[in-house]
Amino acid sequence: MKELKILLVLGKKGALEKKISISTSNLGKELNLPQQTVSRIMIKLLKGGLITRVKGIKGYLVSITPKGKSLLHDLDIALDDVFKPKATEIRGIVIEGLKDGRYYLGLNEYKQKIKKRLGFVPYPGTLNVKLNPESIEEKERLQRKLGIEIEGFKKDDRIFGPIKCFECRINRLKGSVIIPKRSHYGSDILEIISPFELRKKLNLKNGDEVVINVE
Amino acid sequence: MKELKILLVLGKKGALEKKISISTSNLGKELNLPQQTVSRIMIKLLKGGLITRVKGIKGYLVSITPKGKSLLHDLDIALDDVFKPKATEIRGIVIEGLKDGRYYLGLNEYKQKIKKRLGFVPYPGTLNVKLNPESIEEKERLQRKLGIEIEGFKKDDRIFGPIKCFECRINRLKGSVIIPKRSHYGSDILEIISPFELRKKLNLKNGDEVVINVE
DNA sequence: ATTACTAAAAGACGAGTAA
DNA sequence: TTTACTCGTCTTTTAGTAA
Repeated sequence: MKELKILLVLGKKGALEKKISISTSNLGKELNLPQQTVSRIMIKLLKGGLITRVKGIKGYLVSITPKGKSLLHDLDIALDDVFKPKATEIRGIVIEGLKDGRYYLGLNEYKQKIKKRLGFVPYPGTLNVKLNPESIEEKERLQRKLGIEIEGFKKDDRIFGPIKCFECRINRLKGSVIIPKRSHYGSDILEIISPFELRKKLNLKNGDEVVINVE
Repeated sequence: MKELKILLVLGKKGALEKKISISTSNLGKELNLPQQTVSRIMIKLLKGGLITRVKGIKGYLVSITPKGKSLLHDLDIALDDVFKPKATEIRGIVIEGLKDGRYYLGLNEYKQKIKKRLGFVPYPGTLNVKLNPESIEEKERLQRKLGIEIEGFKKDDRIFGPIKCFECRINRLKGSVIIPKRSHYGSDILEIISPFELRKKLNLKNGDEVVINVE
């Protein structure tokens, strides 16, 4: 909480764009916190990669890193969600995927985690949807939103990254949008999983349009 | 941080407007936190007056209190400040005050705290400005913003409340807007303090227009 | 002036578990 | 199924103080 407050004040002072000159004692005065506490928190922010700093003539020259900025931005989006919620509609056409979804979703680790967090065992394969240009922005909104996080794992010296999920309806059928942290696809492709084989259940062929509703 | 996350999720689920049904274990699953932690944090939010709840059929019926809502709202405004900062200009006319500013600012406790936080010893008296209608909204924005907090104190069994301050320029002269948490004035009155007697220094009479720039 | 270490105390965390 | 207590272990806090 104090961490966030300090980051906010730094941002307010312009540390998102430039280096600002600040001393721990001054910042402490401003926030009514002891100098030691500010010092400690700044070190923590530094170690967390949220700010960078160099010694200045009076205190430090501090700026917020992209990571710090994205933390603030994510919070901003989360608050937007709270105060002005809106359902997201995404449209696109079914395309052929790389077939690697079959492999990943076949792994017991992902299967069990998905079962636990989403409440179903996924059909081993993802439905790949190429988004309409106006839906790409909606996907980017999703990427910033808090979703259901499936954490990654290691296996046989390979790293399997974390995935963010959003419950959705695809042509009215329940499923889940999955957004891997490190995707093999471009940002115009959306992957959907479901307990069923979606192509069969919805009678879909490549090129068919689908409508995905999130929330 | 976890506290904030939980409050955000509750808000996202609609707890700002209605009672929502939620169990600590479900919320834990959603946020990938143990049930015990969610339980503990909910109790803390409850004690802090940020949420209310009643036992439901499955878990609790929870809603966010006005205090909780204002915490989220304040954060929203703080983030706005970071991402889209804008200077505030407030206009109004000088009016006669209740003369109680003289008493409060004469108290050693306030004097010393103001000296420490704002860097000057205030002239014992506030300049009272009746705001133009279009400036009242700006004052309300200020009330929600993070300012420099002067904490309250007790003396002789009386309680002297906290004050929020914003450095400002009044007709170009440095001063500070002060917003007591519990004010004796309506929301169309703004109080200004300064190291100087503003009426003399700026040659002001009742009815004169003044321009106040914050930030 | 600065910053940040030490140390003691307070508070948060979450597995175990009762109700 | 629920919720929330206990309690050992970390983490955070901040006065004192050195550099």
